[in-house]
Amino acid sequence: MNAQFKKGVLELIVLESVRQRDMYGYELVEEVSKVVNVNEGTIYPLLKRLTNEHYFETYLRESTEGPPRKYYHVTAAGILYRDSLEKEWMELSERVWKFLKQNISDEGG
Amino acid sequence: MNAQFKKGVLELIVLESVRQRDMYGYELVEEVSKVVNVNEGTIYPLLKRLTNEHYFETYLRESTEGPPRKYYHVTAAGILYRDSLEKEWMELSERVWKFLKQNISDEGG
DNA sequence: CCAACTACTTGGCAATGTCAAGTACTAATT
DNA sequence: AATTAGTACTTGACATTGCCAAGTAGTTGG
Repeated sequence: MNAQFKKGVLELIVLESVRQRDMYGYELVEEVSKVVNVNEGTIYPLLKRLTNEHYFETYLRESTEGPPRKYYHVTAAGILYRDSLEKEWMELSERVWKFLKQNISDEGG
Repeated sequence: MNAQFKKGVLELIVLESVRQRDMYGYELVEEVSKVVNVNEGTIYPLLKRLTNEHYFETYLRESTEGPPRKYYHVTAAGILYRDSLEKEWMELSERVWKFLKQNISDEGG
């Protein structure tokens, strides 16, 4: 998968995932990968950025399967940001789709 | 517009634009901007990259309105690359759309 | 103690969009 | 002919963000 296509979209997918329910980083790597393949080195720095920008709050919870997990919870500001990202993404992807479709007739002709 | 969303997509839009008809850089800035806003500092380096990778060939043509224009013409390899990019873009955007839509019911409830 | 799995962190790097400044040609104005 | 504006191309420095790789650390089982 072209890494460039992912830029920015991952942020939206992470925000939307965490909006559904609080999640921890390692779990998010697998969740997000269902939509776009991604690895730890991408997810953890992204989570840190979003937390620094107050879109997420975190809390630790122990696990019986390993070290404690750092859970992420989306804030009100995070939801607003998510909504604006979603709007931008939908507008962009619709414009791109229309642009690509509008020219399909050229290929057939 | 979130600059990150544009990454990679611009390449596809430029390839598709030039596929329709040979175009020169300055013209492409305006053409591409109909889909996603973009400026010269983005388009010219992108055209150079795509030319270095043999997806474009170029030729000069004089203009009555200013300095000569460098026209870009897409190669066979460029078309193949465009097609693979289009496929990837469509697959990604469909997955993202489905992911976002599938959870709309959460918001309504 | 070691191996394997879970979980988080981080340094260095690659790719690419943006800003800003510069070069150069044509045409219109003074 | 000098100035200004519009067209057209180039490039250096920078910011953002995804990826690889290596490291730290807890739990379970040998």
